[in-house]
Amino acid sequence: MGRPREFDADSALRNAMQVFWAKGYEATSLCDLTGAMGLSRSSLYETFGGKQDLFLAALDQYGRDNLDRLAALLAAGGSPRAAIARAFDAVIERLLAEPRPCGCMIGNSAVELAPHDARVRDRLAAALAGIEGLYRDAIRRGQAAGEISTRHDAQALARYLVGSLNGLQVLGKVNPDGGELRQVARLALSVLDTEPETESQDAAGRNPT
Amino acid sequence: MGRPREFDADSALRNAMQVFWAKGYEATSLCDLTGAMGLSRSSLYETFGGKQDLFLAALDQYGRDNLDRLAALLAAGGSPRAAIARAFDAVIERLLAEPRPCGCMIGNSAVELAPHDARVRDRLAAALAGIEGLYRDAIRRGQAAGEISTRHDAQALARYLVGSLNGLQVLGKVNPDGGELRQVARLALSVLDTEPETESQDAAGRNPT
DNA sequence: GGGTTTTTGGAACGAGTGTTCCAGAACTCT
DNA sequence: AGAGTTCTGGAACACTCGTTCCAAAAACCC
Repeated sequence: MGRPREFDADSALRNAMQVFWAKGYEATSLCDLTGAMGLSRSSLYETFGGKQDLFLAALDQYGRDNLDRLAALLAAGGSPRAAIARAFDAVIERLLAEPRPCGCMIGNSAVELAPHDARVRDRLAAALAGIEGLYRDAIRRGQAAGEISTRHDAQALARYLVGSLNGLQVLGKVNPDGGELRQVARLALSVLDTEPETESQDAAGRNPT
Repeated sequence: MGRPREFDADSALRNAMQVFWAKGYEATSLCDLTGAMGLSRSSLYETFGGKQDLFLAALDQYGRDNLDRLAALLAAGGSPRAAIARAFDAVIERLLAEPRPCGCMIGNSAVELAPHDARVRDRLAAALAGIEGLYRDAIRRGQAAGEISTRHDAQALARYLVGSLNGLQVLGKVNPDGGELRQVARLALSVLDTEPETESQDAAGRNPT
């Protein structure tokens, strides 16, 4: 058996995930990682096998956490259309919770690494497909209930929503303005509706912060 | 006067822009830059003053180029609604032109640097505002012509379109599938319409290419 | 408790980073 | 042509990077 570890591998991985999430892959140094994870270089290499492997593990961890949270949000009872809107709200809230939002680790990794790293790209494609699937199912439920338009294919609508979420994060990184982001989200979600909204044009300004 | 430069500063800057655009800031080394620009380290420092300054100059160059191209596209005669659709198409075409799309330098920089660098953030905010303004004006023209819905404020719609474009690039980086991207774009643009589309659900599959 | 196994801290490594510097080359002006 | 000015190539800088290595430490098994 030998000497037991002085750290918890799971929480260490989560801490690594936070650092990669906030700083990106290239800008994260081994010192950043060992500092945040609370272990030494040798333990990091023994347990996780280098920076690349650690990043992939962190990305997987993020994907699982993210998917679980979204599934819980979308599975909540009541209207699927309202649940989707709540999921968008949750993303915006999380974005605004930090003074300098670091967005979504999947989107960040897509921008930074997807063009150059096939392994990362595959994982990102799988992660996006998972999210898309959850939205697709929610959309189908909403279509069956008659509260989401059947003009468009559920899968296509889901892919569109995933794209909208990624766009929202980019906007939020440059200009973390809650009112504007909520307005953009509302417009994005209006594609789901069976008939035009009845709100007036200046509705956005009325939103409390 | 002294010895004249052996390189053209403008084209050197454009080459630097390409490298930063494709690889991002952190992943670009001085060797990458001097190689692509065709000058030595000392000339680079003498002319552009270091990696950061060079990046900011390249970002400005990209912003100008991008805005000019978009203005030309949107100013083309005919229907503003169709011009906006063509602008979206152009983005997708440019994305698909490369085997591994590097997206939009503004969006890339937003994801990689906006959270940590205020100077970059300010420039990105200005660049996004410029693009948004062009779309807003086109939307206003379309609204006046009665081919774009007046349910929503033109500025809000423009911001939403900018967000959609950024989302499109993220999707394209992970999965550069022309059919899917065009379908997402079509859904995004449907928010502009005065009445629901008449196309059938499976219209996306019919697109050539 | 001795022997075995595993982890730990920290030093050391080579490679690569962005930046600086300077002697020589290449040009203009008088 | 000579003096003055600017640009060029390349060496050298100090630093950080990710990675490796090893002796000491700390646990478990018999």
